[in-house]
Amino acid sequence: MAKRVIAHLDCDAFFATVELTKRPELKGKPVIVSHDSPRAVVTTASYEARKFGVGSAMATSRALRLCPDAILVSPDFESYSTASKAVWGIVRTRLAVVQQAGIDEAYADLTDIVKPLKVLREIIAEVHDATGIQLSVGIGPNRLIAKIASDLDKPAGFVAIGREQACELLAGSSLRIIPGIGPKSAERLAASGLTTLGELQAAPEQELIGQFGERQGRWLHARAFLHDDSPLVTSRVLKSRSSETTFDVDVNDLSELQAVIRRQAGRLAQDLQTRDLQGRTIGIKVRLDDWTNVTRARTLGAPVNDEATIAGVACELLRNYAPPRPVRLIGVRVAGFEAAAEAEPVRRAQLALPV
DNA sequence: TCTGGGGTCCTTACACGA
DNA sequence: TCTGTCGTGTAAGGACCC
Repeated sequence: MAKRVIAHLDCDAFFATVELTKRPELKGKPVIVSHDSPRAVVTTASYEARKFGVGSAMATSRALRLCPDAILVSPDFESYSTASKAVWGIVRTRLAVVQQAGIDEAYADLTDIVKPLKVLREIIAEVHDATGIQLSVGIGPNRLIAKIASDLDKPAGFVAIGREQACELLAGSSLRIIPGIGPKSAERLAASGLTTLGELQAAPEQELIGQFGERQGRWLHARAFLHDDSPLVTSRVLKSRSSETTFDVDVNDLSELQAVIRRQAGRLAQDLQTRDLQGRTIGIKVRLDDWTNVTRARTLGAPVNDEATIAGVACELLRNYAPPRPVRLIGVRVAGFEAAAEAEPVRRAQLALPV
């Protein structure tokens, strides 16, 4: 088998860049894409704003203290979605095996491409000319290395690296560079004296298995040496849809919560009908004022996508739970999809079974 | 300094039928 | 018939990602 050549393509400051193409007068200024509400967080910041320490997922209130002159722009997901389709449409006209991994990033398999780096440079130029979006690209023998490489020289990065070379180069890096190791895992690993990739490489696999379990232990050991044989998945099936709302002020009143649930159910029902989907599992999510999260779900005998049923079940789940503290966030989720067109015969078949 | 919204996947626990 | 187990579906919570 030919050695794999995998690229990770990542749009630089995607949302902020789309906003700049809509409003060129903002070019060169610190821009923060965020809602303007007391509990909003930063969706993206332009590189000018990042210089002040502003970063994604930061409380917008804090971001504005760090960078008081920043210009706040409300997110406009429709235009991001349009820009995203344009970018990945161009990439797909040049490359056959592309896995989109988010609105602003994708993996591509260039194993069978002649002169892959040259082709990638052409694609980058083409995307930039057509959309104004700048890509950072990482190239490696697997998805893990490609993903890490695309982050090494942002913005407008272009980094190709082999596995052994990457192992050496990154030995001193934090384990947080490994996708899948988040704050909690990093803390657990640090408690075992493991904070860098090099330290993880030095840990015997059996020790990792002993401490973190069979599956996780093996996974960590493979990641330490940047092994990753996961294939690109070019088509994915939607598993769930949800709608949630964080209140500006915590809510105590059950009827107010139910009114919000009904609005969310309406939005979800619309969305499911547009996509011709029906789901059997309806759930709610409640975040209390102390940040405890509670979920409740019920699976129905037949899939649904109508507002009344979704709202009815969700409200009942909420009443049964009866939040013991003020509620900060409420959400509704529908999962267990069957395409509406094929769900109907299934349901008829079930109903036809003798009781 | 306070922490959004929309997702996916994993783990654990439990119920149930074969 | 009893018992253990195995697979499956469901529920709940949590970690993580963009």
